[in-house]
Formats: sequence, C-alpha cells, structure tokens
Amino acid sequence: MANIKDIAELAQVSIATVSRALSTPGAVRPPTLQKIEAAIAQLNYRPNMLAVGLRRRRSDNVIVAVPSIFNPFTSAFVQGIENVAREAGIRVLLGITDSDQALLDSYVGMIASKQADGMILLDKILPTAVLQTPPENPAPPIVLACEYPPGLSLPRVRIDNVEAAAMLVNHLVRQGHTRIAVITGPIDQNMSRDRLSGFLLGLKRAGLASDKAPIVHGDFTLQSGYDAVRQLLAAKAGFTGLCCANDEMALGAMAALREAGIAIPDGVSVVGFDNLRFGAFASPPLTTMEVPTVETGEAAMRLMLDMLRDPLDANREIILPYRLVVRQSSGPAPTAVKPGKAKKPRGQTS
Amino acid sequence: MANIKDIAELAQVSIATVSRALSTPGAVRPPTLQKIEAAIAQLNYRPNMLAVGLRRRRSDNVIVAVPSIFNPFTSAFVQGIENVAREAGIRVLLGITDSDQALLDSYVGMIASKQADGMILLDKILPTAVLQTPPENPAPPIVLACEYPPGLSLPRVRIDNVEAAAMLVNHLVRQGHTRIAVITGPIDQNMSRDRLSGFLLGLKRAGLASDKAPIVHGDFTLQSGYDAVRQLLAAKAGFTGLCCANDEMALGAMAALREAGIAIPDGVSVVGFDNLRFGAFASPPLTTMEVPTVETGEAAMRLMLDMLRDPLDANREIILPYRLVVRQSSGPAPTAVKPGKAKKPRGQTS
DNA sequence: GCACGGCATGTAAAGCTTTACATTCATATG
DNA sequence: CATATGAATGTAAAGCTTTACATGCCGTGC
Repeated sequence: MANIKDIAELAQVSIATVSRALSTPGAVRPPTLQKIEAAIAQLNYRPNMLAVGLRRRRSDNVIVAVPSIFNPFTSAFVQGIENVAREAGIRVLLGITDSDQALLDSYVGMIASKQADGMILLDKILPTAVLQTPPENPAPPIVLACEYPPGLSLPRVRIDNVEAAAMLVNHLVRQGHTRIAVITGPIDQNMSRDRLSGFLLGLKRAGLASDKAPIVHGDFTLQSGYDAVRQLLAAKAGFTGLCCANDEMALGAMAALREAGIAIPDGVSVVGFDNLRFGAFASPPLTTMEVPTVETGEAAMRLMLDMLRDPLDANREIILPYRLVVRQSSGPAPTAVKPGKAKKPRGQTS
Repeated sequence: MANIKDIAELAQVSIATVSRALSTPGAVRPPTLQKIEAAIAQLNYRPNMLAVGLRRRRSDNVIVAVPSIFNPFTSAFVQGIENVAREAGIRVLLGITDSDQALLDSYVGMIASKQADGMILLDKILPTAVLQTPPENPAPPIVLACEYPPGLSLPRVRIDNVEAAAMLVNHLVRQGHTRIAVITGPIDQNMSRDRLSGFLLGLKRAGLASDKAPIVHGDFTLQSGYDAVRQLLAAKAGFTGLCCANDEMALGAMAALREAGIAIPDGVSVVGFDNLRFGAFASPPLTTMEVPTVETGEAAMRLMLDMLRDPLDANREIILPYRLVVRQSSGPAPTAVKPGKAKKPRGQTS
C-alpha cells in the first residue's frame, strides 16, 4: 500500500508538500498540486488515518453507547447522530452495552486510548469514570441524550417527559375517562420515572385520586405490556383508559385486551409514547406522544462537536418539544348508560 | 496523558519491557511485571491504540454497512456480529449507507486508510471497489451477510430463501388455498428476487398456475404492504392466501385487510417472513418464516475473522437453516360452502 | 543595486508503540 | 573452570503522518 513517501517521490516533492496538498491545498502552487494529485491517483493512495490521528491527537470517531440494537427508540437517536456526524466528517462507532457496567466502561476506555474522541450515551447506566470524577474536574467528553440523572453536569439533550406524560392523561380525561391505569417502564430509569410522575401529575390536575390509580411496572417490551394487562384484568382493576410508558408496551397491551375480548377504544382507550412506526399500523392505530428522537440525536451530536471544540464552553442542556398524535386507539369513555367497567362487554365484574 | 515512556521511567525498566508486559506477560519476570503493573495503575495508563494499530498494521475494527438503522431485520445481524466481535476483541463500526453508492464507497475506503480491517456488508448495493476488482485479484476483506449477488467470489452467509419461500406457499396450499397472492420486496435485491422465485416455485409444485398469481411489488415497509393490499382489492384480485416477502409488509397488509373488513385468517390467510418480534403480538399473531438472523451475523463475523487470519483460506459460503412458525394469521381456506372469494363477507364481487 | 518581505518548499522532530536484534546475566554442561 | 545455553531485558528502527522551523527564491521599494 502506497504511503506519503511514495507520492512524494513520484511527484518529486517533499512529503511535507504532499501533506499540505492534502490538508491545505491553497498553500501549494497549482502546478505542484497537479503533480501530486496525479501521483495520488496513479498509486491509488489513501492517507493512513491511524498515523494522522496519532499525530493530530484525535480520531474523529465518536462512540455511541446503546443498551440494545433492537430498540427502535434508540435507533432513531442514532440516525440523528449519524446525520450530523456525517456532515462533520466524524465517524460513529456503535457500542452495544446490554446495560452492562463493565462493557460500558470498556467503551469509555476507548476515549482514553484515543480510539474515539467522545461518547454519546443512550443508556440508563453511567460510566464508572463519570461517577467517580469529582464535580470540579473537567468533564469527560460525554453527552447524555436519553438518560439524564440529576446532579450531573454533563451536557444533555432531552424532552420534558413529565409534561408530555401529563398531556397524555389530559387527553384521556378530556374524553371523559376517570378510571385510568398506567403501565410504567423500568423504574430504575430516570425517563421511566419522569413519565410515571407525569401520568400521576396529569391525574392530580384532573382531580382524580392519583394514589388509587392502578399501576403496573413493565420493562418497555411488548411482552411486558401484554403481561401488565393480564395482571390488571386479573386484579379486576376496572379502567377505561390505559397509559403506557412506551408504544411497544402499548402494542403488547392491546394484544392482551383483544385476547380478553375488550374493544379498543370502546371498552378501553389505549395511549402510548414515542410514536413508533408500528403504532400507526396497529389495530386500531395507536394514539401516542411523538418525541423528536432523530432531532435529539442531531442536537446531541452538535453538542458533542461544540464540546470537542471547546470543552469548557459547552456545558449546556437542550430541551426539545413533543407532540400528541391522536389516532383511533383512544376515544370517549364508555357512557354512563352502562355504568360498569370497560370490561363489562365480556361480563367481567369489576 | 501518560504514555509508555512514563510507565517505563516510573517502573525503572525499558519501554520494550513495558510493551511486553502488556502483550506477552509471560515473557517478563514476575517482580518486574508487578512494578510495571503498579506504575500503570498509578498513572492510569491506557495504551494509545492509534500507535498500536499503526505499528501492528491493523485497527481491530470491522465496519458493518447497513442501509438503515431502523430495519429490525438487519439489526439482528448486527447483534450477531457484535456477539462474536466482542469475544474476539474486535470493535464494530456501524456505517449507515442509505443504500447510497458514494457513502458505501467511503466506508470501504476506511479499510484502505486503516481505520478498519474489513467490512461486513448488509446492503444490496456493492462497493465500486468490489465491482471493479478483476476476479483474479485477491478479494478485499468483505463478507456478505445479506445480499449475495451471483458470480462474486466473496465469502457469504445466507439461507436458502427460495426453498424457505416455497415452504410458506406449501403451508397455505396444505390448508386448501388455491388463490394465493404475493407481495414482493424491492426487485433490485437478490433476496427479494429469491423469495419471489420461491413463492412461484411453491405454486408450481402445487400445480397452481404461477403465472396467473396476483403479484404486487412492495419495498419491505409497513406502508407498502398496506398499499399493496389496497391495490389487490381494487383490482378485485380474489385471493384467500397472501404471501408477503417480509413481516413488516405483512403487518401493513393486515392493517389494510382489517380496514376493508376482511377477517384474518377466515377471509384471507396472511404469512410473512423473518419472524419479527412485533409479528407475535399482531392481531392476529402472524405466521412467518423464522430466519436465523443473529446466527447469520455470528457466522459472518467468524468468517471475517478467518479471512483476516488467512485471506486465501476463507473463500467460503455458509448456508443456515430456516424454520416455519405457524400462528393464527393463517388457517384453512374458506370452505366450498361459500364458493366465492375471501372478500365475500363484505360483499366484494370478485 | 540592495535589503526586505512573503511565498513555496524542504528538513527533521514528534506523536506512541512494537519488535528484530543485541546485550547481559545466570545456570547447566562438559 | 570454561563454555554453551537460555531467559530477561535493553536498544533502536520502523510504522506514517503533521508541523515548527529553516531555506531559497522572487519581486518590490528605496
């Protein structure tokens, strides 16, 4: 494989001139430039980026840590990150963590070993290096785009999950629902906790006893949404509205409701969160809260670029807007004509 | 940031010994080793992987090219690739191509510029470098795990899509279906063409006129499955079985059937391909062909490791098994009591 | 005609590691 | 006891590029 020396010899210039021709073409005379370009084309030369990085002290790689590649929610963040990275000439390394501390730490180690310049974290766990860094130290080049534990000074991009969740409850309340059940995400995640808080806040604002609302804990998977509904039905929880902390669980929940013979939305109205693309094609199409996932990724990458340019300047927080998407999975609460619970149609006695 | 020289000074040995302590600890005496380890711990030293790679002439990165990060099908391949890569100490760089030739070529360029040792291709398009390489030249370190154009000597991992698709048709035929419609994937992809061939082969084997089967071309998205069914219904195609080239289109198709008031499977039986996780929670749960996506990724990564070890040895093809998963979206064809088309229940006149 | 400034180019060091080869030292062997 | 052998360690080159500094050249202004 040709190197810069070969080019220099072929073009009969010094390696410094070749290097300049590549990085600052304006600094070399046109005839010289042409000779060099011809030599590069002839030998099919590509600079060795390891040597470039070694010398320049950076890799132009940014590592993105995701818990799982199967999560369409985090995938959308990655797409946004890619969009901006591509423009900036930065490469994205995807690190799958399985939410394993050691694995995440090993990816963070890639920053120290110069394989990456920084990390965008889409995981609920935090690197040991962050947890142990005393607050006064310069923060490692990490941007949070999904989880955002309080009390940490790392730059972050997020939406107001609390208000967004409250808005979903409000949507149901305005349709006359008073018995509203909730399926949460894993409560060890800040995002899940915020969405739960928001659901409860919405209930409280509507004057509904939020401490009596039936709450089941899920883990964001289809299966857990399904299981949660089975649990609610078994407990005869009696509800006409169901708030799910993400769309995937909402789809699982709908499958369970269907199986139990409960009509959607006539028996139970279901709302989700995230506006997953499968939701629009569900039966019936799912009412949900659209969160700007791609835009969040883009903002996170821009924040990263700022941070790499000036580590002190970029200590910021960006909050993006959300949007309610109403589809057919939510509708008016069953009328008072049948004062029973939603499950009445199949004869369940609350 | 500490470098190997700092460690050598602190431990009072030469840098060569430090290097050996890291790469071949057995070659250095225990007391020396301890001194070095203490120094490394004290200075929190991490070898600069750019320098290591520069010297060793490899990066220990493998780039995986995917058309889109939103495709759960390719995501599963990536998971498999990751599994094996992690064990082997290889890092996976995910390159999103949008099936854009220039973008793909730029990722391939990373091999020449030493940022990656090889590529696993999950895309339908091929790098210019591959297309232009004369067959007698040594193949670039690329493994195909999704597309497999004939006449190319690159190592590849695949399933027999033709036979798998034929098996799906056979499943419907054995339930008495004789009017079977097909929704294909994008026909510029080999995989789509193979699945279509397989569907037609299945029809032919059953003695059904495969040239008269209603065929609509989709593009693997939910929306295109939905649109395809609308098209079939508008054309009064009259069918009781529907073979979709992937699950995502099958889910879209089911949404359209539902909207048209056609029962599944009583009116139309639907089968998909890939065993996407959402299929199991669809309404009704989707019959599908399970393809070993994760295992394919794992095999592809192993092939890559072989290839990097010995480029001449690994010119192989691996074919993995598939499995029919029967769920409730497929059932017996409507009986002869109502000799009309599946759409009769809603009064459509074929 | 000379000095100076500025541009284009060259020289060489630096960035950090691995590794072939050299050296040292101790042990085993005759 | 002298020498061969082997293990442990050191020396220095190589891997490829960028860049501070040096050099050479030309044109300009006096």
